[in-house]
Amino acid sequence: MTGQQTESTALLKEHGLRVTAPRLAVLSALGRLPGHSDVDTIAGASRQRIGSLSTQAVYDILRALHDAGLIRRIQPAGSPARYETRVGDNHHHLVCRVCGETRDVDCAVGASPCLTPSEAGGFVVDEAEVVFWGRCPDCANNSAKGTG
Amino acid sequence: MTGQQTESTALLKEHGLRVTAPRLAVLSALGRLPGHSDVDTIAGASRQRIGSLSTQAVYDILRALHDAGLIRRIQPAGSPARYETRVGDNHHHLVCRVCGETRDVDCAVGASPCLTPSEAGGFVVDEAEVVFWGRCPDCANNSAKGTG
DNA sequence: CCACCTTCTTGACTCATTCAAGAAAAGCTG
DNA sequence: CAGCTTTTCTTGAATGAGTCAAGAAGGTGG
Repeated sequence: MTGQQTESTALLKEHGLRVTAPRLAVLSALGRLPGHSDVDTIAGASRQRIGSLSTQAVYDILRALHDAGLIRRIQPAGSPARYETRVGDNHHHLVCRVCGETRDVDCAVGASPCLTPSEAGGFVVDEAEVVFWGRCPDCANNSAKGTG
Repeated sequence: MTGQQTESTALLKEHGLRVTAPRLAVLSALGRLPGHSDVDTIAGASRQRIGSLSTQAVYDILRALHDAGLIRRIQPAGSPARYETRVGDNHHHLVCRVCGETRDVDCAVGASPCLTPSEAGGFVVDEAEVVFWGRCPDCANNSAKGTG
């Protein structure tokens, strides 16, 4: 068993989750992937570890991990859900409208003043999600060529 | 023809869109509905005006209106797309995790300092979307009863 | 090692949304 | 207002993410 696996095993146990090969594989995949990976990518990377794994299991595992607070789920409009291991801080996302690339950005204002709506109107807010829409460097160049 | 229709007709023409009964019906529905309505609701309200209307037409019309900048589309994670007529300002949304209710909130910081990521890394940002997740007053009360 | 309970597999299914082909209607021209 | 062209609407099928359900497999605690 690798060090990575020992760590993942501990992580699962701490959160009251059973330790199974599929779960270790998914955790390992999340650790190796560049973040913001979609279910399909995670499933593929996980299968490389343990040979075969059903897509449903991946959905199930990701939900369990999300419920346990181990991962964060983001769902940019029009693209499948993406998962990342960075939790606990309140960073935001930059999404390319053209190719869908997603990148982390830290909160513009340092702490999180932009995370408190001026008028909550009785709502109990527990999370603020900020998505910056635009075009990534590559796509911005391409469309500049096209329109200019 | 009602005053509302005259207005909608002008609006469509200004943006180079053909004036059709379905489009007037959708615009009218958007005007009467409480905002943040989903396609199904809009389709239903539109049908009340003109008798029958295919769902595809509604999708098509909403896309045309969106492309023309007449309406704004928001897609909270896990729920169908919603449309609102409020455009041009940069207000944000408060979404209830339990019942899905969506409400407008004005930007917390007045102008839009929170709309400029600290490190754009070459991205060309054209819109910032802020969603505050939580529970609406009703659902907050219910779950407080349940857990407390 | 055994029993119990969770988790994984397989396969069917839902739902929002899109695609495609043809019919209908809008808008321009004369 | 008739005719023509282009856009828009209808009908029907397809896609794709995600969920549900039933049973098999596997982990955990005794």
